[in-house]
Parts: sequence; C-alpha cells; structure tokens
Amino acid sequence: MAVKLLLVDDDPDLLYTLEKYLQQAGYSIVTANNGKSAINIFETEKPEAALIDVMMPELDGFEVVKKIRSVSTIPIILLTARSDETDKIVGLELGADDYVTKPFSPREVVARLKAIMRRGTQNQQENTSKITIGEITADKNTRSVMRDDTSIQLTKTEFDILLTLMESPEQVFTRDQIIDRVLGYTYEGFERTIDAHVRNLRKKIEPDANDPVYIKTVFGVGYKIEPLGK
Amino acid sequence: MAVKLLLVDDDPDLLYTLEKYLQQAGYSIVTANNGKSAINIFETEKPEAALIDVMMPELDGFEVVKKIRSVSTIPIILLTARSDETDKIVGLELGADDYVTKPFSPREVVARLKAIMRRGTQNQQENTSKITIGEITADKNTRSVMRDDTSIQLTKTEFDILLTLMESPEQVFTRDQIIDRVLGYTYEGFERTIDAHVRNLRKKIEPDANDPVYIKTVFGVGYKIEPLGK
DNA sequence: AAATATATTCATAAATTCTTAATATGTTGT
DNA sequence: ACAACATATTAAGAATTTATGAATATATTT
Repeated sequence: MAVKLLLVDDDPDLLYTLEKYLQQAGYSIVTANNGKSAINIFETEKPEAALIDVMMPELDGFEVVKKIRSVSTIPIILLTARSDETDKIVGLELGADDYVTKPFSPREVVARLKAIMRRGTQNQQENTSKITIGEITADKNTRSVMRDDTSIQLTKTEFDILLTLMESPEQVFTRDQIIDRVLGYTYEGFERTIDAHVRNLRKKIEPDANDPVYIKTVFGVGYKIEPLGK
Repeated sequence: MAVKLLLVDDDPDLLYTLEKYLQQAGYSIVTANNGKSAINIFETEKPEAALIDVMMPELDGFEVVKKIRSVSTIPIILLTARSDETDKIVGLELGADDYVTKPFSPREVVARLKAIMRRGTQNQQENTSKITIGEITADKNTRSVMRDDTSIQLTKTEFDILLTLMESPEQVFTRDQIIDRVLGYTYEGFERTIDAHVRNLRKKIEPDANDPVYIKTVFGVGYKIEPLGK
C-alpha cells in the first residue's frame, strides 16, 4: 500500500533520477513527460499526490495544476527551474501546496512531500501508531515491542519484519515481498536470509520458538502472523 | 502590564503614527529606525512581539527577522511597501508570522497582531515552554537548559536537536528527520554530521557520555530520548 | 583582522547486526 | 515410506552502522 505519486517532467534524466529515489523512499510512482499525458494518467491512476514541473511544452505545469485542482485536492508540489519567484507565487495561488526550485536534492523533495502529507493524515498516524496482536504490541513511532508488560529488544530488521506481518494479520507474505518491504528492492542477497531473521524473531517474541503461535510458516509460500495468537 | 512591542521602520512619519495608535490600543512601544538599532533594542528591551519594515538601508527587515529568529520565537509581522509578493514569501520562510502591505491601516496591524498573539499564547498554554526529562530541563522560550540546578551551555544546533527529541520522548528520529527539523529541508550536508552533534550534546548533558542515559542510539535507525532517564 | 565559537567532514576504531553456508529437520506428493 | 524439496538452526565472519578525535571550514565576536 505504498503511496502512489504522479511525477511529471519533460526532462527524462530528472524523471528517472527522481523516480528511483522516490521508489527507494517507499513510494509507488507513475510518470508523465508532458502535461497532456499527465492529466490522462492522473485520471486513470488516481495518484495520492503529484510532483509537477512548471516548464513543459504545450500544456505547462500551471495548466496541469489548474486541471487537477478542478477535480481533486491532493497535495501538489511544483518543480520550477526559474528562480524567478513569480512562478512560485502564481503556482501557489493556483492551488499548488508547495514548490521546489531546481536544482534540488531528491531528499528535499521527499521531505517537503512528507510534510504536506503529514498535515492531512496527522490524526490517522496517532491511531495507527500501535498495533496489538495477542500479547504482542508493536509501536511504530518508538519502534518498541512489548509482550504483556515486558519490553522486547528487536533489531531494525526484526522489527520491520514483525511490523510488516502485524500490519496485515493473516495475510501471507512471500520472502520476496518481505525483502522488498524490509530490505528494499535493491537487495541482492538470498531469500533464505529471511528464515534466519524469522528464527531470531521467534526466539524473542514466541513463548516457545519451536512451536510458534504468532509467526506461522506457510509451507511453500512464506510467513504470516495470526491474530489472537491462535 | 502592557505587552511590549518592538516597532522598526525608517519612515519617521509612519513610525510616529503607528506608535501612537498602538499605544492607544494599550501596547507599550519601543522603536528603532534601522536594522542595527532594532537588534540592539531587541536584546536590551526583550519585547514580546515585533513589527518590522522590510525596506531599510543597511540591515534590512529580513536580516533583522533572521537575527531575532535565531534566538527567539516571538511573533513577528513584516511591514512591506512593495506589493511585489516576493518579499512576503521570502519573509515568511525566514520565520515571520505574518505581513501587511503598505499602505495599511493601523487597525489592520493591530488585528493581525492580536490574532498572532492569541495563537502564540494558546500554544504556550497547551505545551509549556519548559520540558523536563529526568534531571534535564529545557526552556523553549529562553533556549536554556539546566541539569539539576546547573545551567548548561548548548549551541543553537545542539539545543534544537535536544528539543526535537525531548518534545517527543521515546519516539525514534532518523537522522533525516532531525536534519529536516533542525537544519532545514535544504540542508545539503551529510547525515553523519548529526552524529557529531549528538556526541557533543552527550558530552554536555549526560552524566557519563560513554554510557548515555538520556539520548539513546537506536541502531540502524537513529536517536531517541528516554523519559526518566531510564 | 584576529580570535573565538560553532559546524562539518574525515579517518579510523568499536560495536552491532546481517548474511551465509553447512547441516538438521520437516513437509509434500507419489 | 521414499524421494524431492522446503524450512529451521547454528555460528562465524562479512558488512554495516555508530562513536570518536582531529582536521577543516564556516560563522560570529571582539
């Protein structure tokens, strides 16, 4: 359930760089290299936010913003090459939520994007900060895990695997899926590594690691977590 | 007691008019007619809010805002003569809370001032200006830190990092998140710089910097601060 | 402009975690 | 029950991450 972003720029290099970086940051990306197709893709893909270049042949970024704003309130960030501030203002008045001036670092774009998205979903984040299954409670913000009332120390990878499973109880994840979410899609290692992590996880969270009640093996497929620890 | 305002403008007529009106409205006023003296007066008089003209010879309004913002969070309103919107945006990004464009009515200035002050005091009531964790107390307003009863001198960056962590105890912050909040979106340097700041912070606030009880490292993720110094 | 303070980077040491390989154990379909 | 294959387990060293002191750069003050 990665957040889907629409990325619009007529510079293929920049488009590619930014796409890779944003994917790395956990977003799912759809791209367009001109205003017309941007609007088409917006309509069919229904992205949750958009990054749009101002300077494009034919239909420019402002037009795209105007068009999108006429039917949607998703966060929009303008990418502008001109340092000429006028563009920024006009863009903001058109309904863009923010802008970044080229050259910008992908880091900055992600940071601004997060800031804007946070505004909209602040309350939701509070609610989903803690997940409990059986006697196990995981807290996303503090990255802490408790069994009953005793705290359990997990490594980064262990925590991320546990969280992945707990966020969708009963759903089976293949090792591949777990790797994509936890180790990133650039991971080059073996699938079997996940087994080792799961082993260590079980040792830490299961009453009896040899007869797990939480993290279940789905033979031939992968792992899942059971609600209620049944 | 009346709220003390700092009023900065190089136009003596406007300065006089506005001063009279604001006094009438119940404020106590200190004035400056250029940026340099504005900063001096700010330091000696410690006003609770500031109205600052953008266009001034030598040290302009933006510089004054930057200077004040580096040590204080008092409400600042910019007075701008140009209708050119550029100033507004830039000013706001520098840390001004609002702006009014000349010609403006004194009524409008007071209205905006009240609105901003209301926001400010509301927040102060909700989250106190002082935060205490274990023996460490940080004061947002004075930007001072005490351990037990002895004052600790922190640099701006050190203080901002500490405050970020203390405002959400137990929550883990990645170096990226710390950079966004403390150094800004546009920071271009290395993440590792945060390590150096944390080390210096620990040397100053931890009983034993080699075995920190306050600022904990979350391996592979970032840093957090523990309540109670547990 | 010198002196001082702060911020950043760099190189290397130290700590922690991840990965892998080898072997053992378990599961499935026939 | 057997072959074929999938998962579990262990521990060592590979790899990554953090800590640290020192060097350098930048900013501020005197």
